[in-house]
This record gives sequence, C-alpha cells and structure tokens, in this order.
Amino acid sequence: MARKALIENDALIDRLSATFREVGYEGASLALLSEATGLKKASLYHRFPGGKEQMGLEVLQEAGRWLGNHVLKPLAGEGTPRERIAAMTSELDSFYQGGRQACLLNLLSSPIGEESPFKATIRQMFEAFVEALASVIAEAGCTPAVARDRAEHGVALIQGSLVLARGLGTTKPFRKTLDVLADELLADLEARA
Amino acid sequence: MARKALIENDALIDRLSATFREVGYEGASLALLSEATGLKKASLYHRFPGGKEQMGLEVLQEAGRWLGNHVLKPLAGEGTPRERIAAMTSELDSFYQGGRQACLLNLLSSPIGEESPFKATIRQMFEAFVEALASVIAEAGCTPAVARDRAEHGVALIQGSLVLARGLGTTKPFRKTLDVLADELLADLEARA
DNA sequence: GTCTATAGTAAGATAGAC
DNA sequence: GTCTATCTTACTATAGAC
Repeated sequence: MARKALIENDALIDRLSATFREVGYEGASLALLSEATGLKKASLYHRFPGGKEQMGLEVLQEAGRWLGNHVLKPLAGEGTPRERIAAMTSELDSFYQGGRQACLLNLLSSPIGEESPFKATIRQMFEAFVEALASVIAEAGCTPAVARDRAEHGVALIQGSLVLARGLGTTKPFRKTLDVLADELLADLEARA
Repeated sequence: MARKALIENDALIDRLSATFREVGYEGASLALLSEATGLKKASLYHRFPGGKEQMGLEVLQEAGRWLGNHVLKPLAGEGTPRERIAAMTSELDSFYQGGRQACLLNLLSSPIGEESPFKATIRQMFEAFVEALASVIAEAGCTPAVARDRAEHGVALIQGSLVLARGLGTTKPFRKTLDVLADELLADLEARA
C-alpha cells in the first residue's frame, strides 16, 4: 500500500460496530459513521465499496468471530458446565459493558417476514449460540430437547435483559441476569458434580 | 368537521404502530407511513403537526393504553396469581401474534445514555409492567424484593424471546416462553393455593 | 489511502388549492 | 380533511485531485 491507513482495520470495524449498536443501522448515517471513525465519507467508500450495507455485513462478521472466540470457545472448552457458563457470562459482561451496550443481533434484526442482507448471518449466529449453550447443558445431564429449550431460554434472557436495561436506564437487570444464569440453566442438573 | 376523515383515528394509529414495529422508527419514512395509512404526507402533517416525532409519541401512548387495559388490568384483577398471569400471557400472545410482531418498546428504544423524546415514556411503561407483575408475584407469597427480581426476569424473558424469535425466524421461542412463564414466576410459591 | 467537491436521490416538512 | 406541488435539508454515493 502506498499511503498509510489513518485507522487500523480492526479499530475501524470497532468504531462502526459501536455506532450501529448506539443508533441502529437505519440511524447510522454516513456522516455519523464518518465522524465516529475519523474518515471522510469517500474514504469509507474506498474501504467499503459496497457502502453502508457492506459495513453492516463486515461488522456482523466481526461480531461472529467475537462470538466464536469469546463465547463458543469457552462453552466448548475445559471445566465443568458451570465453570464454562461462568466463563461465558464474564465475557458477556465486559462486552456489553454490564448492559450499557446494546446487541447488534437485536439492532440489525429485520422484520420476521422481510428479506434483509443481514438476516441469514444473524440467524446463524443465534443458532450457533443456542446450540453451543444447549450442548453444555446437555452435558450436565439432561435430554437434548430439554437442553435446547433451556438454551433458548438463556439466550432470550440475555437479549431481553439488555432490552430492559436500555428501557429502564439501569444496568441492573442485565447484571442480575448474568448472576443467576448458570443456576437457572443448570437447575436440578449437576447431580453427579 | 367539514370533510370526513378517510381513516378513523384508531385505525390510523394502528397502521402507524404496525409500521414502526416492522421497520423501526428511523426506518419508517414518511413515504412508507403514507403508504401504510393511505394518507398523503400533507394529510399526515395535518393530523400530526409535530411530524414523525408526534406520530411516534402518540403510537407509544396508545401502546401505553393497551398495556393498561390488556396487561396491567388483568394482573390487578380477579383470580389467583396464576390465573392472572395466564390471562396476561394470553393477551400478549395475540398482541404479538405469537411472536411475529416486534415490540415498540424495543424498536423505539434509544441508546442508554442519549436523550430521546420517547425515553421517559418507554421507561414508565417498562416500570409499570414490572411493578404490576411484581405485585402479583408478591401476592403469591414472597418478599417484595424477590418479587421485583422475578418480575424483571419475566419482562426480560418476554422481550428476549421476541428478539430471539425474530432472529431465528420462528415463533417457537416466544410461545414456549409464554407457556412456562407462570411456572417460572411462581416457582416454589403458591404454598397456600 | 485520504481528501474536497459534487452529483443525484430521498428525506422531513410546508403552502395553498379544493 | 385531503390533495398536488414544492421547499430545504440530509442522505447515499461517485469523480477526481493529491
């Protein structure tokens, strides 16, 4: 490359991500994204020829990588189910800043019927999250069907407590949810732990 | 009034509400709102001199009235705690069409720090919902603090299962949540029922 | 790779006829 | 009360200099 980039790729995606999470996809104008990244609009188009839609997709893909490294990997890693879930909640707590940050999967979600460039990616991320969580719960000693229900329950709780925290203007619901999540997902299991 | 309105006030608010719930506040352009209501933009401005922001506020106020009549009232009404919660879930199921419709309180929510014309109203609605639910749970036999935590938990579950249902493209998480909600909120209570 | 400048379009909002 | 027509602004996106 002839000239040096003013902002590293990772930092760039990070700023874009933060902006989408603050104001939503529709609310994130190129002027706002330009301000957030320190790059002029034309420079953003140089980096993302596909415009705002490509920015959304790359931000979502980066979120997918984060999910893999900080959620799916701990869940599939070493330790008891309880320890692995605790490792996950710890990561979620710092990622969402205790509930001060919203979730891209909520803010980039499209209407249930409509097509959107993000729909398939978001669905896969939710699916991967639920499946990884179900797998850990099943290991603690229950049927796959029960584990799946509990996992969906857990993901819903995380998402919903973020929504409620934003609505009430306090991080308490999110932190409380993270506190009790392992107990809830593993209730009446761990018989042989 | 000299000329007759092409669309009744209630129906008008209803169409606006549906549009905001489908595409979000930022995503709902006046062109889209015009198409959804059958009224031209200038006619919308005649009815809502404050423009889109006033539309959002009135839609939110109507949602508040709906919450009062279909959620808070049943929760404060006759019957056992379990019966009252069941009455509420039944209302929620039809309102959200089993999870096919998103929630205004999520789609009109603003960033946790930012000011927005909707923030106070949304906070009050969440607060009223949580308090009404907490009141019923406390009646079933627990301390106010425990009831409050469980109520926040319940509201988070409802919101989160709507988010998850939209993300996964299936209504199952929402229906499942409604199915088990009363059991969950009243677990280990109802000792004297 | 970043910029200024600008094209082209769609946004929110108003004026005034009927 | 609703409309057509229009204004102004903000948007996404591109062209071309450095």
